[in-house]
Amino acid sequence: MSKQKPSIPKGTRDFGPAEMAKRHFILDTIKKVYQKYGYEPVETPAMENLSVLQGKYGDEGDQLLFKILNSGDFLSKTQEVDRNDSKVLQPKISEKGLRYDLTVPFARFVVMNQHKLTFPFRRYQIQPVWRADRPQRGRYREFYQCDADAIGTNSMLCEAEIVLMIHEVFKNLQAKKANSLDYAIKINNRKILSGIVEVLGAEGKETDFAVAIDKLDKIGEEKVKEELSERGFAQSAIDKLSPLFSLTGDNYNQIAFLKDFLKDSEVGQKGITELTEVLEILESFGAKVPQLELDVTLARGLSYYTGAIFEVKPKNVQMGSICGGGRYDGLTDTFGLPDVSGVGISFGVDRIYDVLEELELYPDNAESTTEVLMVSFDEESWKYCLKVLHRLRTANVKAELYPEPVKLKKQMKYANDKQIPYVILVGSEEMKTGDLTFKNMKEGTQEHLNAESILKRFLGYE
RNA sequence: GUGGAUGUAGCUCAGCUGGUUAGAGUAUCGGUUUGUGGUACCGAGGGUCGUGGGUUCGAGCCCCAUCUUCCACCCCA
Repeated sequence: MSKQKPSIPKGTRDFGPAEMAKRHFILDTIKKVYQKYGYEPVETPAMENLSVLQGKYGDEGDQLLFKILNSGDFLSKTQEVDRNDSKVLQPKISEKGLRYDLTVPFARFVVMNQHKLTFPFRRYQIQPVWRADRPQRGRYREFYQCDADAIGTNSMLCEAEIVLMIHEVFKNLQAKKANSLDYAIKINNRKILSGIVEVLGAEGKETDFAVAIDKLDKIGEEKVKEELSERGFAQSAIDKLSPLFSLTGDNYNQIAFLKDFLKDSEVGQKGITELTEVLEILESFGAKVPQLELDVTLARGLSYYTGAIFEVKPKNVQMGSICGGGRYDGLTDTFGLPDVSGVGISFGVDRIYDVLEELELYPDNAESTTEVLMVSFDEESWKYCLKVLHRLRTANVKAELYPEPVKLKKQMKYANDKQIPYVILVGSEEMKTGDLTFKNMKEGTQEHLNAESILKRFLGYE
């Protein structure tokens, strides 16, 4: 048998214990907040039928779906002519795909389980998703999303609570550290964007408008205008748009301007009403969220959003959005359940990981697990350790015994490398007197205590 | 999917216009120290130079292909 060099697919990664400790810290932080706001956990399969996934994310999204080849002799079900055109061949040889996000599978879940669920239904879901994208910084082919969605209510309370949850998650992620993540919670509303397009007299070109305007902070006003022109917007319409580029002032000032700008658009006014309501509810909460910014140029690519849209953008780290979401009205309708509106957000764990890494925002203890290592000198003391070890564990102390009584140096180095804070040494002396050598690795100090006293140390009685 | 860069020891990187046996730091292992880790000193092991072809008397270096990672575009968490 020939040896092969092992490898993993492009854009995927392994996570060792050090990475997992940090990932769990992020996951736990998000999970706690979701639970506090009444969201319940749900999981769905890694793969979905392609009919569920296709057509929900726009053309770009469809191209990025990972498709699964049918099992067995899949070619036997095709005709010779099919094989000349991959578009014809693909649906005949592939019926399943890996999920692209958690929102669409959730909509499918809601429709299939509608009679078991109590609406409005709030669920959170933390699972990997896959995209056949070209990997680069902050972009992977397999990554985790942490979604929370509320479905079956039109209330703007959900939008307001989403803002509060985002705020709380990022506050908790950087507790007690000197550095800090500077970020903006950008909010906008698809209805406002539709209203703008309507006022410009370019109905039907919402998507073109969204794609172009979304690039404002990246390529600047002039380039956006060029792109709009290329996408078929009249010069008069583009001129009309100009004041929007220089919108300043706080959220309420911008709303006042939009109210006037969109005075002839019914859908635009609806968007403003929704947005205003979100801000008012936040005020009634008595919550201060200084990171919240109205941004009329925020558009987002996913095609299913119909109302509020959110995006969290780090300001002092170079990274794309680390959290995004919005309200969608028609998603369950595509699966046969009309008139059910949902709204949700998704945290991108892998990008948040990279951001926290760069800013060194992890708590110091995020890596250590074992609290105490037992070290023995020979067979006899090794056996003696077992009893003490068992007592420590019974008292819920995270403890381990070096599995063989090898050279002390080796055992001590193990404790040091794993950053285990305490070591208990047991040799003939200790067994004779019952006073074990208890060493503090950080201070380098040690004292002689019996097992009972050591236990009390860990339980905090002494 | 389009364009550009990259790949040498586990890791970070040297390696001249192609020339003998490919180097360093760090990590690992052993020793100085047979009841004590983190510092210091000494020593050892570890590379078919991403992979496959080609040019050449001779390739880590030149050419082609392919893969990985990274950067930009597209889009996105």
